[in-house]
Parts: sequence; structure tokens; C-alpha cells
Amino acid sequence: MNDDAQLETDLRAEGVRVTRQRLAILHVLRMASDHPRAEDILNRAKVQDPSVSQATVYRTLAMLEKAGTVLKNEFDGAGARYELAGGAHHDHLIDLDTGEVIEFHSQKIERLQAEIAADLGYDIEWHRLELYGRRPKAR
Amino acid sequence: MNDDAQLETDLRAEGVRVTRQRLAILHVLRMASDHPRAEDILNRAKVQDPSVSQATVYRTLAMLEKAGTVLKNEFDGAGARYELAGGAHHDHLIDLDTGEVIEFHSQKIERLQAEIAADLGYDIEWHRLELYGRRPKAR
DNA sequence: TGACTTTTCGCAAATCGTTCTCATTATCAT
DNA sequence: ATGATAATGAGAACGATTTGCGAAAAGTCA
Repeated sequence: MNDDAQLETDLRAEGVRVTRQRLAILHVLRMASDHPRAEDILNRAKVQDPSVSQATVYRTLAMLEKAGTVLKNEFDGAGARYELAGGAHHDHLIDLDTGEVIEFHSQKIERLQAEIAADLGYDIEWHRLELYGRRPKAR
Repeated sequence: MNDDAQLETDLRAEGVRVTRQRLAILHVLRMASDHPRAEDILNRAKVQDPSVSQATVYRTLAMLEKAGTVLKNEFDGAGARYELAGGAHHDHLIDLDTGEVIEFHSQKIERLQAEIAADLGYDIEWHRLELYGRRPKAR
């Protein structure tokens, strides 16, 4: 149901112009099961519409991020990696050997974070929790 | 006891040449109670030794990081911020209004992280936990 | 559909923090 | 002191991202 046509409708609802390039980028994000970088998104979008440019990818991602449609992750090393928002909140575990990104969520940790911040006199606006590890070699 | 002279001794022990610039940078780190950026470190080090250059600051920080003497934090926005290692492990809470960095530690969260990773079949190599918040305005 | 206004686009140049090159200088064991 | 070698300063180079600008599309209204 939340197909490309739906995404298009959502864009219009926000008074944003629907362009071929934007649809191509959104399509890429919808299809992605990994957490692609801007460069990956550009390459994949070009398959659908060769006219998409780097600048447009960045501009569109920034715009979608502000709109809350995509999440921008700045993991360790290289550039940012993106994912479509929409699901439930989650944190990430990055496989140091493969670069694979695994999503997880812990209500307990979230609660503890809020407690800690409260004790220090703060309200959390957002947080970043990333675990970097490797799968132990079979022995 | 862990004064500049001590730091110098440590450097020599690792077979590293002790230069004026390196001592100046280490001195800055020792005096810093905040989490300065490379640029701040450069400016402060220049007070003690005007000959220190940007390149040397980065080279020295990279070297000290590898040696485990300093910790490099890549918080949201701008560039990396550094701190002398040596204390106990801790995570950070960044004040979104002032940029101030507050350190905290939670054994419970650490434990939960390890559990989660284990459940997913991973050993954590390191992690990054940052809380971004603001002090609620008095009302 | 055509004429018009506004947004978006592609391209190339500009940023920004950081890293590298390389000729010169400083450190340290002798 | 002297040489072998490592470290330095200045500036160019880098990689990811952003921006300025004239051209090309999208949305509007008749």
C-alpha cells in the first residue's frame, strides 16, 4: 500500500513538487534493505532516471530528512547512510567486518537514558546509540 | 604527579621523540576541562609555542589516539572533539544550547548493550552513546 | 493548450575539516 | 659535535557535502 504512488501523494500533500528525480530517489529508498550512502542512492536512482545528479540527491535527502521521511545516520568512518523513516525507533549495531547494519531496540536502555538525563537536569531531544562489533569466529 | 614531566617520560618510554610541539599539545589537553576541537587545541598550543602548526596538531592527536592517550569524539555537527584518556570509561550528554559536554556512566546500560549484542551473535568492540538534550527552562 | 510564475535541476565552483607532500629542521644515540 | 632518522611547517590535496547560477520543468490560471 505504501508504494511509490503513495509516496507521491504524500509529497503533494506537503506542497512539494513531484519531480521524476524525487520519485526515483524515493523509490530507491523504498527498495533498499541496507542503509545506503548518498553515492549508492545516486547510482541506484540513475538506473531509473539517468538525469539524477549528485546535488539533487543531497538536496532531496536533506529535504526528506527535515520532513521526517528519512533518517540520516552518521556512523563511524566514511559518509552518512540513509534509511526511510516510518518504522519504530531503533538503534544500530554495525558489523566491523562486513559493514552490515543491524537494527535493534531496547525499551530498557531508552528508559535508563531518560533517567540519567533527568538526574543531570536535562530533557533528551534525541540520542545516538551505536554498537560496533564482530561475529565471533567459529571455534 | 601526572604532570607534564610525567607525560614526557611516558612518551620517551614508547620510543617517541619528545618535541616542543608535542609537549605543548599534551599540556593543552591536560589543562582542558572541556572537550576541545582540533582548532581550539591549535590556538591554545600556540600560546605556549607559536610554531605549532595545524598539521602537527592533527598528526599528534592521531598518534596519541592510537597510543590510547587521547579519546576522539565525533559528536553531531562540526568537527571531532578530544579529551585525555586515563579516567574511567564514560559516555556523553551534549547540551544542545551551549555545546557543553557532560560525562556520565551507567553500568546497567553497558550490561544491556553487551546482552543485546550477544543475542544478535556479536561481541562488542566499542560503542558510542550520546544523549543530546537541553536543560528545561525554569517555569 | 499557452503563457506565466515559481521551484527544481544540473553543473561547476566553493566549503570544511582533515590528511598528505615535501623540503627543512630538530631529536637523540653515538 | 655528528650523523641517521623522525618530526615539522606551509600549503596543496582530499572527500563528502553545499551552494550559486542560468537553464529546464512543474504547477497555475485563463
